[in-house]
Amino acid sequence: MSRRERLRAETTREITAIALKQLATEGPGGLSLRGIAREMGMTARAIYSYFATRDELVTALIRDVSTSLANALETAVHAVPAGDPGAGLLAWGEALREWALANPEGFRLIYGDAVPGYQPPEDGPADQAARRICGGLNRLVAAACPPAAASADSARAGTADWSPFPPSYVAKVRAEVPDLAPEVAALALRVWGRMHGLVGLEIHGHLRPVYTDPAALYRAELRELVRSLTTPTG
Amino acid sequence: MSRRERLRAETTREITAIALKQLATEGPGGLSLRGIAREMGMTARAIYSYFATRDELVTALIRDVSTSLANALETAVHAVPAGDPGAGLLAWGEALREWALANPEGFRLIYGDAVPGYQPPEDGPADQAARRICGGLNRLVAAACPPAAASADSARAGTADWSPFPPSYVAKVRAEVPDLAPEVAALALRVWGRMHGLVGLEIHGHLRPVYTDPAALYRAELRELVRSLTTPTG
DNA sequence: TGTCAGAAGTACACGGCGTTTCCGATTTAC
DNA sequence: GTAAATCGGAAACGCCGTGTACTTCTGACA
Repeated sequence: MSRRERLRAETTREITAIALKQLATEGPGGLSLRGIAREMGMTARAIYSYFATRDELVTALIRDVSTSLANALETAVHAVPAGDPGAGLLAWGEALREWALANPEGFRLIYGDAVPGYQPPEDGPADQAARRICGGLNRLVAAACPPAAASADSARAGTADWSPFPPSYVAKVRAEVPDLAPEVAALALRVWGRMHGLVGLEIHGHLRPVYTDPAALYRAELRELVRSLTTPTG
Repeated sequence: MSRRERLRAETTREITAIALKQLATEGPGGLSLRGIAREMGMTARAIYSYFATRDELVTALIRDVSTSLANALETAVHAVPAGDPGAGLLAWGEALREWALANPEGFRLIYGDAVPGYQPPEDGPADQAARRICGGLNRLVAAACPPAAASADSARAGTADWSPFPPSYVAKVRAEVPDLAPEVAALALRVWGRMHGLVGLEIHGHLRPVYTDPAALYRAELRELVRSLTTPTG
């Protein structure tokens, strides 16, 4: 890597770092190329040497932030004994909320629409990280969920085959978890949604005005979730 | 109401209507006083006779949209026989998703951060509607949930008293549902979160890339939710 | 019916934004 | 040592929300 490339990479990193900081301090929508340039002692034009447009910068930010989330989730799961999938799910869920609370602007960037006019590119920027996240959750749900429970669940839900999944997703998921059953994949999506719900409400400020201890509420929901997954429901 | 007042009210309505339309067509962040004024054939400054600031307009929009959501939910519940709380919950949940799909920009306005620099006033604009929404859900959960189930749930969750609820919320909720138990109120929040999760993921575009039939997924989750509420869990 | 306070609305300005065009300076590569 | 590629600055365009100053019109009251 030549000197020029090194400098370029470093400047790129500095730009994204300042962008994330501005997102965190100024709140969503506080992202501005001019603001970044000002903080770097440059003209706004200079940034266009690194990112062709503001959306491209946002795309890079989303990629970075998603990777950070995926790392946090994997770290949390790995810190738990592998033989206890229920504990793994609990750890995953708690890590999701804790990461979101520690990086609210990141959470909004991925799961809300923090940047006004942004349109993500066709192959989503967070695709690679999203695959890691989904893969990890699929593995956990598959391990935690007795086949009977998933089957009973799928019989009720009518989700016993891969047909509702886009082929690209099926390929990705099966590459990560080869023997995954479609009903478990569908169940994992619902588990994801269940965790996402309370975290999203809390991050967007709709929970604290009505409940002062969101952590307890979330923990209760997680425990109930794991219990319902690991207990055959008949 | 004098002629002047009538004209004023009509212009106010026209402003909010165009604002909502712009939000829907231009996407979040497409809201601009200048754009509204242009469409009305006025100067941007003219709008300041009706809304002192852009945030005030957004506040009015949020109030209108929240009212619309509350209406949709209440209508859906009233269309179901009162004696079947499970069916009421299903209807409520389906109505939530359907309203969100029909008014994605409204959903983002309330539950995401659709408008960049907006800071809601201390007494939230959607407060009145939020009270109706929470009240309705609390009623449904209370009716659907056998006391034993709620108690067992609260024993696990440690939510057997009103202490984690802000006093203002307790007052509002008890005014709507006088004999509500705190464990049911907490459970209702979790139910809310559970519904919100999948809907939020879908509205923000995270579900369709991985599952082509979000309606079925959501229905399965709703059914399982109602089943777990109405079935004592021991 | 005439008058006049106040409301509605315009013209213009300010600073900030993303983005573009043009151009000078610096560094790399042959 | 020179040619090419890259980096970055100055200024401009057309947006945006908002403030000031001024005109026009309306409606209530004498």
